[in-house]
Amino acid sequence: MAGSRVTIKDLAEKLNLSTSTISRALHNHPTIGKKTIQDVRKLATEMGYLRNSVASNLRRNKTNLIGIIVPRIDINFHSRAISGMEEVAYKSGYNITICQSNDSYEREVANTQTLLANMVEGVIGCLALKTKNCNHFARFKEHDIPLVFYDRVCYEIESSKVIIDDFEAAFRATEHLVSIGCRRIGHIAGSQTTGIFVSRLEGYKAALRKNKIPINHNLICFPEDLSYESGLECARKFARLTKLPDGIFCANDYTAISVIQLFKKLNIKIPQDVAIVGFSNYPVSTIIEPALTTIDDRAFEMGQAAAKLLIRQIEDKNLNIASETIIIKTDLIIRESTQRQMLIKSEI
Amino acid sequence: MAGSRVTIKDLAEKLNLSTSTISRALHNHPTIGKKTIQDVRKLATEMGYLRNSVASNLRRNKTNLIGIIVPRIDINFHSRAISGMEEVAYKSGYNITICQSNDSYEREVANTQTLLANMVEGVIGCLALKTKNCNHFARFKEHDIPLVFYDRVCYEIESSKVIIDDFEAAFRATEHLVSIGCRRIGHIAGSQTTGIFVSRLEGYKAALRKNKIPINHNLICFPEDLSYESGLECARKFARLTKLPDGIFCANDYTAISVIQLFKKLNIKIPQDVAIVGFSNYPVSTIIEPALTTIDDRAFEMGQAAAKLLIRQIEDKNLNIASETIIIKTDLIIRESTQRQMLIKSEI
DNA sequence: AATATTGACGCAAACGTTTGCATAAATGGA
DNA sequence: TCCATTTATGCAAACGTTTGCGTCAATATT
Repeated sequence: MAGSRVTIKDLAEKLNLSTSTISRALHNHPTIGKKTIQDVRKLATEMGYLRNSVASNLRRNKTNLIGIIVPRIDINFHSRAISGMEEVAYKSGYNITICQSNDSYEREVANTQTLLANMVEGVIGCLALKTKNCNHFARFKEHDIPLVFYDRVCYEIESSKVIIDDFEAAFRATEHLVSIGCRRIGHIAGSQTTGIFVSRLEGYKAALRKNKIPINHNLICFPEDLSYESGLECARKFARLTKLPDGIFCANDYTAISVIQLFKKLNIKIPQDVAIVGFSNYPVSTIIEPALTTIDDRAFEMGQAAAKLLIRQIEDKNLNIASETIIIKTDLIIRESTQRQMLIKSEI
Repeated sequence: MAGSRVTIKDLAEKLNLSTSTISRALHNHPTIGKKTIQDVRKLATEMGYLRNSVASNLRRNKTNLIGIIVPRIDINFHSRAISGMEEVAYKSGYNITICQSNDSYEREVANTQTLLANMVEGVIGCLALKTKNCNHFARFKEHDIPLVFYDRVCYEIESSKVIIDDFEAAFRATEHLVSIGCRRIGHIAGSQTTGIFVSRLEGYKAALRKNKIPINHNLICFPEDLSYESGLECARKFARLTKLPDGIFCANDYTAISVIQLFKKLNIKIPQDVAIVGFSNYPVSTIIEPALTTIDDRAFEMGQAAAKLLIRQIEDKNLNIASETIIIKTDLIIRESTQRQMLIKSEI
């Protein structure tokens, strides 16, 4: 491929020096003479020398490469997380290589193979929805390659994790509904095979219990997935109830938006009749009318934290830090979909 | 790093064979005996052998690595494009490594250095907004590394390009407005230092000329950028005109949405009073009410096309394909923001 | 039976860097 | 003047694979 790339040997010949001296000069090694260093660097830029990091990596047994496995790059949450990882990696001199699992177990296994073969020094992963066991990730541990999960993490093997406190966030979201006067609070739940959605449901229930509101199973909807369309199904179910809920906490923003839009068509007033809270703070939540109260998922910060943690583990070779869990603080962002007071005021 | 990784030598010792035989066996070389191949493969999986691709890459002078430089990963357009690239790369056995320029020229230069040092076999790039010259990309050509730009491309150096026909798309969008009866058609333009936005403005003008509608410079707004906030500025300007436009073609969806939302607040009816067309088909364009008519930018397809083209150039070592330009067909997606007929019907 | 052919494998160099150790020249101190 | 120290550089091996060429035995050909 390289159209006759300049190597360290070429520099050595031109300057009548050995390759070792060149190599050391380029690294500012203390035992190399000032003038030699200058000469070498000058010639290097003149001839357009570029270190062949493949060779360097082989020799040093170091790649400065971080592997990332995500379900899909084009999901907003993940692209923001990756963006955070890239930033931290760049500043620390690491490169990133990205694989998509497309939420498929087989593809995720293939991804781990690829990363292992490419000698990544650490891995950041978010489990595919279809993944039920994490044996394929265990291979990283066998090779002493640090592993950090984010969002959808693996509990079966020892690994570091960066998560948000879904329970607490859901709890807070639900209590917020209570605080504005809701008593019949519904929930659109995510797949109960995934930890984060279990926590969100539990947080919701806990908030009700704390406020002595009985849990009404008719008000909890379990759609097939958390897509806009599935959200509409739930919204229709809610609308058909003899008595409407007066607040709904949705496990993500898509379903929250579908509820808002269907209810508006049915002339159900938001937030006066029903207040809505979503989860994730997707860009669309500021656009929808009324703007959606939601939990900010801090994707960028999660990515940053995951990368920082990973790099720390890569560079601290004493494996004392067996594993670590970072919990990112979430924010409840209050917007119009739960702002009853203001609207009442303006109605006066 | 590797916790005593199994190498080809280990396999060779165990089987009393030479490393060359092992290597060939693992590649199913025809001169290796059937039984030997079986034995080798069996032991390899037993011992958990994994090819060290760094060493392999060095020897073969091949990395199977594609470098990608994008302004930002977390912009929907780019994350979809990357997703398309990754898919094609994965199927062809290539890995991708991603750099963000953050729309900064300096960072983009640094990115090219990184990719060169890592011996990428090809590069896909989208220019940073701040980038005014592409000399740093010329270095790839010096090293015979194929280069494909997408969306924001570079005309100064010979390179392949994947673009949409912005002129044609803008022309079609504007003609669509004409076809539903608009005669005072406004435009929110992007930065005229960037080719794609020039083309969109030209397409708009051409459509007006073709339909014998005079170009009214009061109806063309040049905001600082194409953010939601800047869009609001333009929307206010339009609203202050003594005579409102009856249609607006916006250079992206964000500004289109800001216009819709401001006009709604001002009780300007969309599409009856003013019809709106955006550009990009961002997810939010289906959520906004009324849903936004827009041009689908085919980001995923652009990414696929760019990766396919690049891989073809990598593998066709006869550099006959000096450069190639692919123009992706766009779609005009008609939604409520320009559907006057239907609304009129339903009003009857 | 002697030679040609085929099949199966090993030798050793190469890819471009890095690095422990040795060496040579220059300087200092006695 | 001689030895010890410092300074600056070179030698050569190593990282793990791949690959052109050579070798050797077994089989086929005459």
